[in-house]
Amino acid sequence: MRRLRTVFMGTPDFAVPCLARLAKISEVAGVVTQPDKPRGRGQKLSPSPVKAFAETHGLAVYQPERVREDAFISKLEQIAPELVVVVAFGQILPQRILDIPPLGCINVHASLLPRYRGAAPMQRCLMAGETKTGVTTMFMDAGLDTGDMLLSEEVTVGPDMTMEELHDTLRDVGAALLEKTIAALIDGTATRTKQDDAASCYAAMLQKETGKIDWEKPAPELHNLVRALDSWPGAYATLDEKTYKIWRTRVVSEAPHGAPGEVVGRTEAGIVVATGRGALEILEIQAPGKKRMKTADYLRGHALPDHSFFA
RNA sequence: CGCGGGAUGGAGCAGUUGGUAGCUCGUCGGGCUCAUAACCCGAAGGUCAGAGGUUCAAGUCCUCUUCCCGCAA
Repeated sequence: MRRLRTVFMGTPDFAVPCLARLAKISEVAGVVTQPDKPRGRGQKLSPSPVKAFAETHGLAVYQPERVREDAFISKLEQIAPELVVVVAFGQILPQRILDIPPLGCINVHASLLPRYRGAAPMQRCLMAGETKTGVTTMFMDAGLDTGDMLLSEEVTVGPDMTMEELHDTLRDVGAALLEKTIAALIDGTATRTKQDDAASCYAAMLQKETGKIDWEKPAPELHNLVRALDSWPGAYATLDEKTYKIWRTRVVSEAPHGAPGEVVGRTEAGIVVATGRGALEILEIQAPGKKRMKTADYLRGHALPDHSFFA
């Protein structure tokens, strides 16, 4: 059977399994990813995970600064893919590119569209305390995640699920769904469903400040923030002029009253802080210059005066 | 060479102007208790990240290396 000629566009870790699947079921004529950027501590230039994968598998890599440049568009025309697959690429594709592949450009998105369109669907979903989410494949159009949907798969979100766990789950679900979607496209059984714009919502990109804990908010909301921002950028709070990252928490139903941010108790596992409504037990914490550790470990070497205040 | 913090018994930390390496917890042995993040007694466990240097003497001062973390991305 003749293999489909495809181009893959993606950047982070999340996209890698999709590329791996695509390489199995089609001829990947090109991999497009973001240019190497200074990352990490030494400002060292480092390749994206997708680039690293592509190189070790002998796939041609393209890293246009902007895909809308004429040079890149003509390059893509020359490659002439039948289908373009986009997964967490990081650049918006202009109509000129969308028109190139005869089968269209399809996208794997980490939410149940039309919910959570945009850059940070998984984090925003956890922040909102959703109990389910999923992955959707769709035909891309000029809007941001607004194209007609192909397939979707639902995933249950537990009350304590972290971003890292959800990410890994959806990453694998997404790769499997991509394969199903392409199979359906090839044998002509694929169906398009329009998105209901009225039911949509937008998952805005995260900022560093997104992680700042506002102790006036209810404990469950803060707990959701903490688990949503696990891995990056992390929720943080200030104690005694120093910034601490809060990595793992638990909502405490019965706790002594206190002003928001006040340390009102200590348990075997951690410290209990009062919030706007209810209390939050900090189970895992990271002090400046230190690595993340269980709060109990932290307390072995650090005194925490009673009635300390987080800000 | 972007800026900065750090590496000390299993874990988290302290270690003052260089002078026998400490604390909390854990572990092991024994005791006590209706019970509590229990308590009491005793013990094991560290070539202080690695290499070199200064010194009568270096965890502590100097140089280099490796690894970890925050900022920035």
